[in-house]
Amino acid sequence: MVLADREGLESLSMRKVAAALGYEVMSLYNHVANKDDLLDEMLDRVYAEVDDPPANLAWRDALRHVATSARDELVRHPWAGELLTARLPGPSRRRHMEGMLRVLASAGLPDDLADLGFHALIVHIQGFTQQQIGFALLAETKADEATRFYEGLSADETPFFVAHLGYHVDRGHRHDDFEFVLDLILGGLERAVPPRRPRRPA
Amino acid sequence: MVLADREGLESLSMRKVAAALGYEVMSLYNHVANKDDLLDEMLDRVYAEVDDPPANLAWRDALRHVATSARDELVRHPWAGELLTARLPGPSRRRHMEGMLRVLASAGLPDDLADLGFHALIVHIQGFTQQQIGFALLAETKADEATRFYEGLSADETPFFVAHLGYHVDRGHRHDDFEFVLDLILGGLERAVPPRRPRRPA
DNA sequence: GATGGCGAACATACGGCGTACGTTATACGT
DNA sequence: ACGTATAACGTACGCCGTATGTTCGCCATC
Repeated sequence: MVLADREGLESLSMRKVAAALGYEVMSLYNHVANKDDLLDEMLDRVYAEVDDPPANLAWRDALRHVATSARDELVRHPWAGELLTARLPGPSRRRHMEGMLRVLASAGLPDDLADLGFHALIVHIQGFTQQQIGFALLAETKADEATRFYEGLSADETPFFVAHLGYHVDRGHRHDDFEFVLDLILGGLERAVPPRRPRRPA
Repeated sequence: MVLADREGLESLSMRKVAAALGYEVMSLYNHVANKDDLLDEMLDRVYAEVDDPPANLAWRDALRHVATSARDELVRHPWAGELLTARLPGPSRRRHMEGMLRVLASAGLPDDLADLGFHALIVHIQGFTQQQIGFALLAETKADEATRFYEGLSADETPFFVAHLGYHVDRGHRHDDFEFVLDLILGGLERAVPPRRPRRPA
């Protein structure tokens, strides 16, 4: 994981892992079935660090906490996002999902709305983080190419796109943006909660 | 692209492309700088098929149309989603983005809210589609592994997660789900549009 | 009609990859 | 003391992307 954090996923080879650990390549296969199995294990260890929903918070705040915690871990390990697709969730990731679903159910949402909201949240966490990381990687590891791209853009052809890039340059990808859309989703869900029967009808 | 549609991205090699075209490997390099360049070109051709926002629709409907059109193309070429990260957008994808930004600006949103809404929409389109495709790929190309996974789950440990999988089995990833969250976002943006000064104040 | 240049196809080769397979050495329960 | 399991090692195979050098056929020019 240290190696992947430093050099990226696509340049992570079994040979390099072995070398970094001071062993030969094939020795790794005594501990891991194959490379894909290793990647599964790495991904799940990322989710092992994600907070569970705090029990003392209201459902909306608990979800916000879990979402930002997951976002933080995905940012800390930028390679994790690429592994999320078409992979069965390991134990830690299942625990993470279980926690979100439990909180959603406790919110009093109808079942299908809880499932929909869950998807919306998962997609937001993963998608937004991927976007943010991709942008940072471009600026970092392909700086020359990105500069040439930016200078080659025509404000006549795509004025709004050029203006939007200005937004990125000015503000970067601020954390507020993540939380703004998160609240958009949570707010939409909250509006869908059926009103609770009052204890003392007025 | 036909080859990638059929066999997936990770098994797409320059050798196979050349063989499918009836040439030798190195002849491809007379037409393409390298493999990454080829992938860039493939990705942009996906966006070339995405509809522009229809001029005759209100901003909300126009965005819904663009979003679903993009979703359709990403589903038609399941490999495209994996290429979206850390890649500079080609001409067609820029045109696609320009269209969305133009419509958002026409909605009367404050500038920063238009930029935020744009991110929310892009993340939703890409993220949701990725999720849907990943799920389908699991059920399709790793059916055995998925079955063993499902049977090995304990409803005692993760009851909500198991129940949620039931939701997938019952309904699949319906298109309605995509549009539900889409409307969640669009609705949230609409509420943020400052009220237009009325023509005839009552 | 001859010629020269140029683009496209081709052949060879290199280093790196994941990993199958067989061998060796070390530690430990009996 | 000895058999066995575990983990490290070495070799080898078939893929991969692509650098480099060569060949060949078309076409504009004289």
